[in-house]
Amino acid sequence: MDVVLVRWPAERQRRERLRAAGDPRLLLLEPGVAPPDGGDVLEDWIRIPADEADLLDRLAGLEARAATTLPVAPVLDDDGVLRVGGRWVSLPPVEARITGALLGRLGLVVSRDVLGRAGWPEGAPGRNALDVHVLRLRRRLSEVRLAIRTVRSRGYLLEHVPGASVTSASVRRQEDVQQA
Amino acid sequence: MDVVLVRWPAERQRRERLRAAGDPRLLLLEPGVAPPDGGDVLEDWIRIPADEADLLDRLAGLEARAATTLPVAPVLDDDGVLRVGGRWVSLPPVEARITGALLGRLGLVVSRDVLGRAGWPEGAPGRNALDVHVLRLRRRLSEVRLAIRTVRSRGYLLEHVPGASVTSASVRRQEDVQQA
DNA sequence: CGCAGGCGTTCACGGGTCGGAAACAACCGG
DNA sequence: CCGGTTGTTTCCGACCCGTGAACGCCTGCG
Repeated sequence: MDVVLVRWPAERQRRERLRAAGDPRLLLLEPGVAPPDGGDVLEDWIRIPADEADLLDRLAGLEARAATTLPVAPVLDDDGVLRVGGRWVSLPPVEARITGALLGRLGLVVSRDVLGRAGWPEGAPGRNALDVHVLRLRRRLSEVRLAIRTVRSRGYLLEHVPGASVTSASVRRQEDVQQA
Repeated sequence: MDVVLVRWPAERQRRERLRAAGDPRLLLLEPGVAPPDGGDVLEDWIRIPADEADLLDRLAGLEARAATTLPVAPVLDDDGVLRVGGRWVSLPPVEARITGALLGRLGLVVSRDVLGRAGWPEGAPGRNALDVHVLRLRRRLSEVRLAIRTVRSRGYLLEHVPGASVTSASVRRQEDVQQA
């Protein structure tokens, strides 16, 4: 999760949007202005001009806090880790990219075509590859209570699963199981 | 829980005691000195001289965080003793430094590269050294209910182990570790 | 109505890569 | 001298990811 830099008070509206979206942000305070009312652990501020080191320190602190708060909306970070509701899974590169595309349109249909380009920006392999990755992705995402629904001849759609938890045994990959 | 004001670097030892005790604290930085390595959500800093309002704002933020995070944040002191939730382990030098890096980004992925530089500031030995130390670290940390999770090809990630007590022998396989 | 084909799901498998773990040797301080 | 720490080598297993193929469901056409 990236921390966003926001000028204060110049970019007041932007700050509101970020706060509503639950994104962590660092306010860059113009000299003389007071820090705004806080109460949000995902917000911090620093007076400018400031040392590079100070700024990096504040950023690191914010990022760490952001990681420990429980995102109710799914968040995919740059390391292929998908967090949602206190749970997380790590996704391999191809599946992380596909997930990113689905996440960008959470609850909406994403065509196979778009998913293919997301997963393989340099050009897709065989036609079946996407199907197989969707299968694998389904198993992984079930651990964080997300599901990929099929919309026939249209594409796929990512949504939350209300139900109870899923045991790790029921989603174990059969490629591991069949070693015999 | 009251936030304690600590002069930095003048009261360095006092800060260590507070950190070990898990008390929230606000460092008052002398002009020109860099903020100390953080990674502790119960610590914040401010440069002095500072506005009264700024200081109060920082205090309020810390207090709010202390109220929500007080359930035992892991603390690593300069003697290589790691405390968490009433338990503790002593870590040898190399592993203490690696742990420090992981702790600074608790819950976030830390690359092997960064961990290597943390463990061996003077230059890393062979490539496998890190693997072995991670293995040893896993066994030690399991006694204080912390776990190092692998994020393949990306790095490692430190997190709390939710469940009941863990014996040092039960370092479980990766695929079982993903919590249900 | 019945069936062929489209479409999607699932399984099996193989090659390549990466991390885990044991065993061993060197080292250090008490 | 001994136990704990550290580094290396080496082998094994797990994971990633593409392919081929079998199967099932739905649709539309004859």
